[in-house]
Amino acid sequence: MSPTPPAAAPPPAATAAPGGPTRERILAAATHEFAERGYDGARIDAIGRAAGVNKALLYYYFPNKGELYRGLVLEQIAAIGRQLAAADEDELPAPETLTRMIEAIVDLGAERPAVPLLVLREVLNGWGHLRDEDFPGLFATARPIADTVARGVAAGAFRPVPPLYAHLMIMGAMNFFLVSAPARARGSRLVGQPDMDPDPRAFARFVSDLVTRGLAVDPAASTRIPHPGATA
Amino acid sequence: MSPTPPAAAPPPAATAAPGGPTRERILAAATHEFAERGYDGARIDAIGRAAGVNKALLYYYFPNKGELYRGLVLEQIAAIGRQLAAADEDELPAPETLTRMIEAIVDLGAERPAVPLLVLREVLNGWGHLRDEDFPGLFATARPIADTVARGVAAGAFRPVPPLYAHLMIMGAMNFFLVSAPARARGSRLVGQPDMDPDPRAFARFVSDLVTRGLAVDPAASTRIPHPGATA
DNA sequence: GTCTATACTTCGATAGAC
DNA sequence: GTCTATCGAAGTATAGAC
Repeated sequence: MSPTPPAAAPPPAATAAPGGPTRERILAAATHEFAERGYDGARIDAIGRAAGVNKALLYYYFPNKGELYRGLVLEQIAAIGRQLAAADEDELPAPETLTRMIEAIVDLGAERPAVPLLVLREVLNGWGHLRDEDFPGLFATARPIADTVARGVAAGAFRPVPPLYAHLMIMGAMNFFLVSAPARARGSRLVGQPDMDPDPRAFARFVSDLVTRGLAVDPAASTRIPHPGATA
Repeated sequence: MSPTPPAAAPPPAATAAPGGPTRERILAAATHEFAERGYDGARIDAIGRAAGVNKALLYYYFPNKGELYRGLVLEQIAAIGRQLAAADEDELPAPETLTRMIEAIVDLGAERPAVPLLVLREVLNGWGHLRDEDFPGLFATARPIADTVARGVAAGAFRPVPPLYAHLMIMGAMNFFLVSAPARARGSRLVGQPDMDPDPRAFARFVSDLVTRGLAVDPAASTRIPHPGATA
């Protein structure tokens, strides 16, 4: 507020558009573009334009399209790992933890819509844009759900199912739900069914109910977990 | 076998490669290429080469890349509708029908590996390559599972859940499983975990168990459905 | 750090002979 | 119906000035 020159502020380049340092703006624009159009559909030019710079500057910060893509995919996927791990902080019983993880997935989808898109696109691609050394990191992301299911099985709360199956089912269902919103929107608009775009939290509740009930050893033992904010 | 000239045989063009009439070969090659690489990643040239023809001939049969793609996507998606409808032929109770539909999905995935890939890619794209008039056909595909769940709810066999949710969950889980096989294969190869590539039928069994148990009104009422060929 | 201008390549699509 | 040859647009990447 005072005329005092800011001491440690970054170089206030006259051209610098709002939204942070150039590199970050490029990264954000690229994340959006790649998520929306896929690797092959994304255009370097469009990324530059969205970031308020031109191609040449983009190549000043990143070696090429592939490395730009790879870097941001790894970053976004790491976010899933953090989110999932955070859902297990309290070390609650397996069913509650699973419920939290499923909620964490839709929350992340709301915060970072690019994540499920990038994940699904890259899975379709067989992780074709990642290097071998990236895989240990990927696996860290796959573990939380599987580990939680395994814990539930060990504790006698869940039937003895392969934890990987549960992981695939949950990730598949949640990611599909998250990425299909635009497709469903167009569909319902064209057929006039307003029902087609459920609230993500409602869908998360449906899935966690289904999973905890479906995994319970004795179905009767599946104690209803009160959802925060549930009125009934 | 005899020197008698074949009467109604199609013109035995000397260049005709094995595998059926040219148009069909192009369609098959295109289906594979588009499924594998996506619309933007697919190359007209590669399709031609795989079909044993050249670009020019491809454009003799199809007006352009977009229409070639659109036509084959609609055809493959229609196959899901047929497969799902066939699973309801016997009009069994809802849980059994659902189980059959889930099996039908993995069976179709084995017969036509392109189907789940094309569906998922197109959903990610918001059906961006289809026209408005294609949507009634799309919806026919979405109905069987939802209708079956609705029937189960009406019959008192299932809890009152939104049928759409169940449809999304099942399609998401199954498609994700089917398309992630290569990704999982690479992952497990790099980490040395052999567990990662479960048999599709086993996964289908897991999902249908989970769904029928999870949907049952009174958990105890969820009668175990004997799977054909199950030993125990 | 940021821009303009451009080199090089690939790709979808067409012309025209056979 | 099928091919060879090629056009023109678009795309990634770079050179070089400021």
